[in-house]
Amino acid sequence: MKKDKKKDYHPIVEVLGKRIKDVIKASSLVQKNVAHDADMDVENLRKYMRGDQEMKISTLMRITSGLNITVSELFEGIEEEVKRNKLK
Amino acid sequence: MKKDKKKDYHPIVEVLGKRIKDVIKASSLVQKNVAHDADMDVENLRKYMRGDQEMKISTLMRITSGLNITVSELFEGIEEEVKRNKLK
DNA sequence: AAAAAATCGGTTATATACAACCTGATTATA
DNA sequence: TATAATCAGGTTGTATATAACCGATTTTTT
Repeated sequence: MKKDKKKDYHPIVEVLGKRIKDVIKASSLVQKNVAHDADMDVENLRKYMRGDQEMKISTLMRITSGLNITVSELFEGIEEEVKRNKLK
Repeated sequence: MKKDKKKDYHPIVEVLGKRIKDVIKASSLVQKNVAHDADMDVENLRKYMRGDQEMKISTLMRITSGLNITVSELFEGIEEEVKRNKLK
């Protein structure tokens, strides 16, 4: 895979990644444990946090499970945030 | 693609599909319009409703947008529902 | 200062999502 | 009764998610 610029994802990808990062930071969790509980490599979890990769629904479920929160909680108000983000 | 039984998805796929179906049924929306607003083929939307295909996050966003609801709303209490579903 | 965690930026093979189509049957509804 | 909508099941090419790694640097914690 060459170094071809940056993937052009739906803005949700970046916002969601930041939220995951913030949840970990605001908690006592460490990435390593979240990744383990989500049954995933830490480096790959970081790709999601960076917004470098888009996830499937089942991956979302595994991550929220590792974070000990619900999808509903993680996504609360996210549509507005995405909208604000685009206006920037 | 041959007829190889049924894909072995995370249980969320089926539950989510049913919810999408229920939202449409409970509203005045028709599948055709939801699909159009989600910028997607009706037949493919139906695959998600049937639980025949797992979606990415950006697809989820397009569908909730077509349904005029938030992801948070669509997923409210879904973890418990998935759990109940597995016990059946 | 040493150790642990987080960061950044990669690689590869394989599985699968996506989009755009199709046929044909059944069920509403105008 | 038309006709629109829903249903169930396909197909195909292409894009991309996943998993499992790598090395090296920086930041945080102990």
